Amino acid sequence: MTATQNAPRTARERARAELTREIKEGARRQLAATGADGISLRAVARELGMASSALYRYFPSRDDLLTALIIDAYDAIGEAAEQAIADEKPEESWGRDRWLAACHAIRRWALAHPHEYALIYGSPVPGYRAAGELGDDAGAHAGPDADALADGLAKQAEALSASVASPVAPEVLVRAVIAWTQLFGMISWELFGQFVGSFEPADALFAHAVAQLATFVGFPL
Amino acid sequence: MTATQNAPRTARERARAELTREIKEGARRQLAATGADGISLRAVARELGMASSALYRYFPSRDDLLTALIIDAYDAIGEAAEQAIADEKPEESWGRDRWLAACHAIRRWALAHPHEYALIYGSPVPGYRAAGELGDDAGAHAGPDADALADGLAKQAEALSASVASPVAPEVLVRAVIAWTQLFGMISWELFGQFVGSFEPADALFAHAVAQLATFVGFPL
DNA sequence: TGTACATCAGTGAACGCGCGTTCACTGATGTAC
DNA sequence: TGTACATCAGTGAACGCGCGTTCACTGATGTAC
Repeated sequence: MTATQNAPRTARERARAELTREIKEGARRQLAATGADGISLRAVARELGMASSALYRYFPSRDDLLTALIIDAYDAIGEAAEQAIADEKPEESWGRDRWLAACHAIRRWALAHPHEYALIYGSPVPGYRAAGELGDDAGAHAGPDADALADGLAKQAEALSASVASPVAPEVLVRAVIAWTQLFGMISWELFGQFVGSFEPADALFAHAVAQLATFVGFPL
Repeated sequence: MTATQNAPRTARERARAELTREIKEGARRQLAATGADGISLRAVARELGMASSALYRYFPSRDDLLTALIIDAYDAIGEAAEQAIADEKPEESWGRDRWLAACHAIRRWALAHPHEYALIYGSPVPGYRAAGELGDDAGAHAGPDADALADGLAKQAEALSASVASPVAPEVLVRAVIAWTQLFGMISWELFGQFVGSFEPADALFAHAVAQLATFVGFPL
């Protein structure tokens, strides 16, 4: 498992790495053109000018190709966010700046790769598990102290906090999770066309909202 | 176009209304089982025990059937929200209560009909229009006054406000839109499986978040 | 109330299509000696 | 460096499948007189 072993050495290995990449690119173009369900091995093969059966030398089935695309998308969006954070020089920036930079980087990636974004944050493929009975709605119209955590919520937050590298206070964690969902919610909303006719382009609205979220999470102005 | 003309009168009309309903129900079951792309006229016909060609007497094509499902879903989620608001007696409830009731009703409907929710708020069918060049990110790291609206945003809000029945202040409108996107973002997040392993069931987190949103929108405690 | 004709619902066979996957094969690349 | 054999990449034909949609048809329901 040394680095030299991972790097392609022979012509064969080089060609294989190259073609694997090209197949995924072709599949990504298919994804953009016709959606996840439209990705077909035969069409990808056609685009690459090879027999459809040849793809089976690279991916054992259509599903494996799709899985590879999903993994790549996760990697790419994560890298975009990390890069944006890294670009904010630690000595000169605050947490708030890094938060904002990451939010905008994520949105930028999503807008640049809408179909890959949909692949990971859009509606999932069938097989949804109904998560049992809906659970009662108790606590829904919770009392006036809006920032105090309900019992169940506090327990969940503590459990999650304990399982994380550097534990944080449950209140902070809950706020972070809320911000996270709302960040992706807003991006999805924009991407999937719900803003059409009102706030479009949504750049300004997005900037405004993430600034609010930054304050909400606890980054001072 | 009188009411009597709309109601089915003859046996034929009655049967037609009935079967139209059954076809849509069959399609909805298909939707739940295999996703939007899995809906096939043939399978629906099979389930109903009739020839696939018979469906063409009711829907001119597969797409029209899908469209009918989408319209029904919009109607249903809207009705759920309206019903919840109506159930809060005006004399005894504040705007905040009605807001919370509507949020929870929408979530409840979404959890009860996940695939129909995905149909309207999930990733759209291909044909995404890239909305031109991404627009610059100016205003992203906007100045410290987080609640003041940037120029462009204020203009959009004013335009939208003017086009609405009872105009509201731009600041309020922007907050409402943000709350709206974050509400649906959170529901989608939960539904599409992103909470698995952390905050699940998400009842408490949801209740907490919408309470925060209520305050954010401007409903006093 | 009864008859003649028009409208409509449902049938079943057929069309052409694109798909995922398998298989026996040929030829090129890599490896051991 | 050269040869013999093993491994791998890519081919093209074939399989069975389910799909959307069309069409000529039969029989039932509705309507005008």
